[in-house]
Formats: sequence, C-alpha cells, structure tokens
Amino acid sequence: MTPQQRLGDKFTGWAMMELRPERCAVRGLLDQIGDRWSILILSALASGPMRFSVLARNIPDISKRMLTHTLRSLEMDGFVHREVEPTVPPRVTYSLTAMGSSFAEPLLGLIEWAETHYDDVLDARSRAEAA
Amino acid sequence: MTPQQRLGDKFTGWAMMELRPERCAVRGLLDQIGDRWSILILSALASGPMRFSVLARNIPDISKRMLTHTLRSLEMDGFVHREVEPTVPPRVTYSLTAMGSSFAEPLLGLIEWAETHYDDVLDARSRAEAA
DNA sequence: CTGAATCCTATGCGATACTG
DNA sequence: CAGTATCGCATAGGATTCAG
Repeated sequence: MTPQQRLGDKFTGWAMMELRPERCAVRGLLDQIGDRWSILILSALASGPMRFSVLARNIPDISKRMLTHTLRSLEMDGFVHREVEPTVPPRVTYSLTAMGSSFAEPLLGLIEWAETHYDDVLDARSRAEAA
Repeated sequence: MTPQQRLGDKFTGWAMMELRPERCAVRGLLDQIGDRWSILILSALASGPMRFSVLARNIPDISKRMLTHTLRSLEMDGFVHREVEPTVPPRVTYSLTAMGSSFAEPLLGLIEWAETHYDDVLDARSRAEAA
C-alpha cells in the first residue's frame, strides 16, 4: 500500500468520527506547534541544551516576546524542559524532553521533503502569479 | 547518527546562512500549508479525486470561503490540480498532483507520530494547567 | 540575563448574502 | 453546483518599556 493510500485511509477514519479535533491528533498537534517558531526552536534545541540568550541569537528574527511565549507553550506541551539556576543574573537552560527528541524523526522527514521539493513549489507559485 | 543529531545539524546549517526564509525550506513550506485546513484537504484528496461539494461534506466544519481559498492556494503551490467540466451546473474536480501525492509520505510520518504521542501531549498540558 | 506587561497592527477565518 | 463579495471578530505576533 502506498503512502498516499494509507493517508487516504487515515482521512476516511477521521471522517467517520466526524473529524472531531480531539480524535484527529494532527489537527491538535498543528494547533500547538504549527505556529511560526515552534519548529525552529525544536530544531535548534536538537543540537543540544541551550540558554535563552543563545536561542535568541541563533534565531535572529524572533522577538523576545515570542521566544518566551513559544518556549512556555512547548514546555507546557511536554516538548521542552526548562531549568533555572538561581544565580544573579539568572541562567535558564532549555533542552528537549524525551518526547521532544522523539519528534525529531517525523520533523526531519518533513524538512527533507521540503528541501527536495520546495523549489518546485516556488516555481509553481511564480507561474501561477504570472498567469 | 540519530534523527535528533541530524535535525540539529540541519538547524546549524540554517543558522549559518542567517536563517533567511528563502534558504530554509520548512519555514516557507509551513507558511503555505501550516494553516488550519491545508493538511486536512491534502489528506482528503489522498483517497482520490474529489468534487468541491464532496470535499465540503467530508470536512464538515470548514466554511465554503476557506475551502475555496485553501484549494486555490494549494493549486497555486502545485499540490492540487483543478479540473472544470464546463457543464451547467459546473462540475469541478480536485486531485493531487504528483508533487501533492509525494507529500503523503512525510505527512503520514507526522500523523503517525501525533497519533502515538498526542495523549502524552494532552497529559503534559493538563498537568501544566493544574499547576 | 531572563523575562513580564502593555500597546498596536495585520490577517486568518467564520457568517452571511449574492451570482452564473 | 461552485463559487464571489463584504463584513466583522479573534488572535498571532512585533515593538517597546519595565522588573528582579
């Protein structure tokens, strides 16, 4: 059975339970990490634990506000662990939990697909805009 | 090399080119299909070509407006093919392009991860909210 | 250094009504 | 049947300022 057929079967299964979001895990997952920064932060932390300021430096175009927000959200969802050393000034280190690091595999699949096909997407879009 | 290590290396590569979105394909990809409906529509079409009204029926909680918008967007990005039979009333059939169907594999990986781990996510979140 | 609080804007998205 | 047009709201997210 091809991946496409299996994907189709997944959807048929969801449709039978009326697509209630609680029963359709991807929808829930994307609600939580489908934002602009979660994927990037998880990728960054995949190379090892990292302090707040290092994360901010490695992702140059994120605002402090969103870095904080997204880290909190990832922490609450169990992807990220937060460790504070109570010094002055404070040091806070973020790292992937076991669950967070298990997410690396499917995420990597997505990334690799994107890297091999994204030029085609851009081509398609520019052709569509030209028309 | 573990998936986590490979993911970390990906990020390091991006960071060296300053994370410019054009050079970081996943970001671009998620900008286009990271919305609320694209994944669902692609999953639906994976089971075969489908008319507008059938899609609408299979995804009960989508508005016609967003179904149209999302389909147009997926078409422009080359994921979906749109075919009109010029009858009265019109029949419009949507199907996956070759690229669209090649996306089934990484998407399936994501879905399967979500299905096996999403309960843990919900647990983590409810524990976090209790605190 | 690591945030929290406030303000503001852009836009995703639903609801509704209309059309060929 | 398969859309388009218009309206309105909720929210994501940036900029800036304050704090421990």
